[in-house]
Amino acid sequence: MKYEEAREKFIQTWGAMGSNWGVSRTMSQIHAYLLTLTEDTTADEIMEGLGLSRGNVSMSLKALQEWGLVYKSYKAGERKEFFYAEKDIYRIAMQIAKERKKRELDPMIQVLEQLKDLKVEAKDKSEAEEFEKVIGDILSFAKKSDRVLSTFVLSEKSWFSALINKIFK
Amino acid sequence: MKYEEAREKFIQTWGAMGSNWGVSRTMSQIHAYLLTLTEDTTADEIMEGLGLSRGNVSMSLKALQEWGLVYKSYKAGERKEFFYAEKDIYRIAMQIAKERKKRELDPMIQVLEQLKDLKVEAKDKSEAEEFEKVIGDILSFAKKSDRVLSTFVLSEKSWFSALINKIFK
DNA sequence: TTTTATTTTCAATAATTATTGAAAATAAAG
DNA sequence: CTTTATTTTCAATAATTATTGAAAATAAAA
Repeated sequence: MKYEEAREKFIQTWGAMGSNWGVSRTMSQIHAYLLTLTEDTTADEIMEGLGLSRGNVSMSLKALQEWGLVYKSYKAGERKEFFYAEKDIYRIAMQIAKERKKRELDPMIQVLEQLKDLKVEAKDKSEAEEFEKVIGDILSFAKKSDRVLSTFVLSEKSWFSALINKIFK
Repeated sequence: MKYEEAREKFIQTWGAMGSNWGVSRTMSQIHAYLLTLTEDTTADEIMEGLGLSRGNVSMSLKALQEWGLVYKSYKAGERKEFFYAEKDIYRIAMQIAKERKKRELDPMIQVLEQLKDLKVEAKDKSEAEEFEKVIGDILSFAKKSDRVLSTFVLSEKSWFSALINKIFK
């Protein structure tokens, strides 16, 4: 395959992937685009390169920076802002895990804690018991997942190889 | 909190969660609804209980069965089909991981393999080199993830406690 | 068989989410 | 300051995705 073709396919594939992990399609296309560059680049070049509107590029870059997947830089004598991608795949995975924990796991645990203690009336007895068991199981699993993420993935620089070592050793 | 209120909140929360992991909102609402029941139930009851159309319930139940999150059953003398949820949270997580691996990770690896070997022309030299490195890194990570999932999570019955043990021991 | 109950399919529609583009805001240069 | 370059915001619109509901298909009962 020719380089230009491969690059285009990579951007499209990465874009489609992203939407499976909570990063919007445009965000991950921009991230993929930046991954292929050796030099920092401007919002205008991204607009041009991917055929997106100025507003969309601005909003997506902002979100990508919040996710810790893209950084901003400045060049002496240049008025425009420049951007570059986080390229370390382990760090990319870590950032996504961190952000998703914050947006999904933490709020889920909060809700489950609320649901744990019920006022049960006689008529609900057996259903409510079942419910308490289900909630308890899910909460316990959620907390364990939280612990794995917090103490391991999100804290270590080389979490992935450490994980692989632990698992397969 | 009263049981009925808690149950309602759980269904809504689980529904919102689901859409973060590739299971549609309606699918995970139905799954949540079934999680709260002690008896197998019919499509009609689900329609009634969640206020959904017949078609939607039919399609969602079909998809839930494909994901391995819901099972079908029959009762002697009853013409209708009955449904019940997978309630083991570790198995739920395992099924979701299995399905997502199939839909996301496996195709991603396929594409990356295609992109790995490039025909590079002189003008692309340095960009193409960078690209090969990026693709190589992502592919290596994807393959390692695939190995962890295949040999560990998807094969063991009690994968989660085994994982916790390995990580924290 | 035919009739009746039940489930599935899918085109039409609704709801949701993403994107645009132009105006407003910000910030550097003159 | 004023002008010009650049970035951000957000209401309008487009694109996508989910849902309905009725007709078709399936399957059990008569």
